[in-house]
Amino acid sequence: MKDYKTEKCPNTTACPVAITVDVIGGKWKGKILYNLISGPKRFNELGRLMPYTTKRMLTLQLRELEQDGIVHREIYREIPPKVEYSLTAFGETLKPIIYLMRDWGDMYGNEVFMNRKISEKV
Amino acid sequence: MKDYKTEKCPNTTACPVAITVDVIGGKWKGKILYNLISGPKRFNELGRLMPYTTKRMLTLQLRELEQDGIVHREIYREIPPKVEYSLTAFGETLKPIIYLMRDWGDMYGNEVFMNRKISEKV
DNA sequence: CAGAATCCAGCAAGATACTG
DNA sequence: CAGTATCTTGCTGGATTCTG
Repeated sequence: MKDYKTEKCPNTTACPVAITVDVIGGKWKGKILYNLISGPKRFNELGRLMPYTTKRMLTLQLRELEQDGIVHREIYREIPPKVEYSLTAFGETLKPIIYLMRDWGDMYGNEVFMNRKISEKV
Repeated sequence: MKDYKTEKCPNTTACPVAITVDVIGGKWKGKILYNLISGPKRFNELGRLMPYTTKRMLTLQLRELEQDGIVHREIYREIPPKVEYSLTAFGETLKPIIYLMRDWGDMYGNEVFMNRKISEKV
């Protein structure tokens, strides 16, 4: 017998929380969004703010945010090239969530790490 | 020459938003948390509420939430077995975020899907 | 009922090199 | 500067089978 249904279906269907997680839950998206809240940033500027993210991953995650309408990509045709990323008006609607997530991480991040340490040595 | 730094380092370090994403950003965690807000749920009960999640994944994600101290697992020694999952007091601190994410998904989910449709046919 | 164990395909993501 | 292209690997997660 089968386990649960296995036909294809986006896990986001019919769950508003899952949709939001899908938009901001990418591996580096939280950090990208957080960094863009304080204003537009150039590509390498973001890279410097996220020293453990490769250019490849930064590009991929930015493209996804762009496709979701969260981030705007402004290309300045200069030499050397200049590209600026910023939150769209739509992206700005995520601000309250980002701020709340920042506050939660500030407040409870250590507790999470402690909990992980504890269950590590079990 | 090297790209960016590649030494091992949790992407969560020094970014409170990334920490929070790490806790609630798992593939099915949003939905699990959302379903637990309305009260404790048994394992198969959760399974029924999340028809596209296999038992395996449900177990794995619940274990992670448990290790982070977000979810409590109560075992009733009966036959047939009964196990109830609920939010811990610590997990409850996530409620405001979950609610905000639910509201955002309710309000803007369709816009996200539309944006994805559009950029699909480019 | 609530899982655990095993197997395996596929994708995510790192390393590296190249470019307009 | 801001990427792209390619190769490669390791982990994610699905399918299936078994159990107290």
